[in-house]
Amino acid sequence: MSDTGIKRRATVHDVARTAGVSLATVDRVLNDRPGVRAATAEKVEAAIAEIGFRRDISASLLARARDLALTFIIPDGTNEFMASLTDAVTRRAGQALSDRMNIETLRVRALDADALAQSLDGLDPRECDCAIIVASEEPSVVAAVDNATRRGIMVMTLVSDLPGSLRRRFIGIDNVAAGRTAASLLGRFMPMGGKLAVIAGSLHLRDHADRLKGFQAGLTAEFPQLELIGPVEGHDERPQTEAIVTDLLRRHPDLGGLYNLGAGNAGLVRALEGSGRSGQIRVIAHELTEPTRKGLHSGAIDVVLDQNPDGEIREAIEAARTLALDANGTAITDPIEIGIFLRDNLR
Amino acid sequence: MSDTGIKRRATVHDVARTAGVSLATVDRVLNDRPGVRAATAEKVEAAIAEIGFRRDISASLLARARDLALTFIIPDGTNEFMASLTDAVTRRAGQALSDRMNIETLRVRALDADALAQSLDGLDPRECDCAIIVASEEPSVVAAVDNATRRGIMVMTLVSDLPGSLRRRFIGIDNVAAGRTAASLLGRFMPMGGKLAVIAGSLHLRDHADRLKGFQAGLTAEFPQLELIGPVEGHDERPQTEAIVTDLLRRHPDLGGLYNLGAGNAGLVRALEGSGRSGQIRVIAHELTEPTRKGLHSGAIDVVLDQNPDGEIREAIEAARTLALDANGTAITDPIEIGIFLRDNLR
DNA sequence: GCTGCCATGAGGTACGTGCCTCATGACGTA
DNA sequence: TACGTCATGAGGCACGTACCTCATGGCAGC
Repeated sequence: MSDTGIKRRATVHDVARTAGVSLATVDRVLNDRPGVRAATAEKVEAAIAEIGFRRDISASLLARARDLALTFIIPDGTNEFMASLTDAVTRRAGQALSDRMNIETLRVRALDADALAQSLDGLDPRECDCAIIVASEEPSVVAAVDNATRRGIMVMTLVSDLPGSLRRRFIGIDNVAAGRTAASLLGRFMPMGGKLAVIAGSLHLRDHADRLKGFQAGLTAEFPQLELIGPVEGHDERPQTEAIVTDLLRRHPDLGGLYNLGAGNAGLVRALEGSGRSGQIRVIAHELTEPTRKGLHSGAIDVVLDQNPDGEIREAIEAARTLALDANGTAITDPIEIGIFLRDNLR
Repeated sequence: MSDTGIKRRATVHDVARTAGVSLATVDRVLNDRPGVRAATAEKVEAAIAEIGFRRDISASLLARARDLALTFIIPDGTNEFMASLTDAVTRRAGQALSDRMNIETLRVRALDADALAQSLDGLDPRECDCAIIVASEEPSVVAAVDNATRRGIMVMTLVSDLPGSLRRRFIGIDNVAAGRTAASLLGRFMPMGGKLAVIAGSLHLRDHADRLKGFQAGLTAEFPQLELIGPVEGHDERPQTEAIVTDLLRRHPDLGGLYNLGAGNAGLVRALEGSGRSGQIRVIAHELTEPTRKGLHSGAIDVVLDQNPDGEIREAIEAARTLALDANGTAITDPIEIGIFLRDNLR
């Protein structure tokens, strides 16, 4: 087979010729501008489908003569996971620049719905094409998301979703599945049965509640021989979690497993190592951060379930880029996987 | 703070002005064209660093007036993992098109080094900017890679690396770590000790050998109470693997664990289910494919270690795109993580 | 002072799309 | 008939980079 012809991608000119309309009309259809009869628009759509035209993102961004502006709004505070999310954004921002994307990060007070809503309301559609937020489930946030959407700012949710709002996409893991996974591992780690304690941050947090739900369901279905203690709430704080774990260890000398589905892992590790029983109890925690890494290395923690902040940021950026130019876009984005880390496959 | 000015990215014009040279000279430096004194080039580089200029990929690709051409060369045959790699390429090819990338897939006979070398030799630099190959470690392949590189075709390796060649990047997992991870999980699954069998495809394959190395090291270091049987070679084929597992089960009624670090998993599952002992033995296999998914669901397999073909393809494409425009590029690409899948976190 | 080579400048066109203005023709209504 | 509205066409400039041609000035060797 001799391939003589040089392959050329279809352009707007080809669409115009095929549809038998002018370039201006094609442009109006492509960019949802008014002044096109429905029948004409259909002709154009048909031509697009026929010749397989795909808008050239490079040229499109170039012609817009400005960058795609993304704004990440991330909870502030001492939460290490949020810090690593922010780090990931910063890291990506650099290389995103040469892809005509300008990324800004805003941090708002954690768990302060009104602060989040205000930040959203304060975004200028001329300076922000897409906002990516770690949502908390409050009416004021839903209203702010919907309002932003109406002003022309696309909103996506990260880590924690906001169903019922006009958010365009959710990027995060399935927390029920994460809880089930923890149950499945701990069950296999304790084939002889025994006692198993659960610690949560706060059951008012949607992701924590989901994890607990999955965990309990998994245990009941697969490992009924295990005796469940808790959940106890540690409010995601180091000292409180440390106290709780210390107390659990004291009261249950035969404790075989521990699942911390919230944060406060520095306290968890301290309590375990302080007890002298580190390594004898199978422990699962969440999020690959400094304390959990240390725990994995020392053997205090067996497994860490992780939602891969870097991957989430990558997906968010990619989704925003695609959606921004193709409103009814069918962007292929990878589902965020639940990462499972042992000491042996630490990245 | 009133932010009056509109942020504008630095362009080649800015570089020219800052360096005190003409646009043409900047262009020569940027694109490695001759006709620039070393001293002048340095001035330009300095200006680039000073104003933080980053070449605009969009405009660059546009101006080149042709797509980036990538060619994936993937082993042919019945190997399901290679099939899913190919699927991933096909899926990405579509959306890559609107990013000015034209992706082709070539399939060559598996384990046939000369066929791979010939394919590489046959690539035309005008029609292929970058080849991504699943390398086998043979001198003829190394020669072909180096030759392609000299002709101006960038080569990257996928899944299996080719150290000592001029390949620009390797994209794949750390197989030693994968083996260690398997040992770590199986060890925790069998706290009372017991017998543990290992099946490989062929120890002449580098990745298999690496996995075995990691597995043995992990067991020795952490779980010396486990008795290791094997490795037995199943040559990655279904019937052979089935026979081996059936035989192992028959000869070791007290077998507690099984690690298949190669392919042939359909045979593994059949043998387990045929024996009636499925679910009583802790089993770890590799690659999330149809047979291993079935095994996870039925409970025949406990854990699947996966190298995430889709992610690998994504990284390959991204790396190619970045490297193609920035030869000494410092592309941030994500390391390929070892995915750990249980029934409960199947994607 | 001539020739020839080299480094550099000046300026253009092109890539595919976005977005603007202006013209034109069709149609409906007062 | 006159006017307004609307769909559409025609054409052009802009975005930032690639790549081309041609001109110019310097410098070495003769």
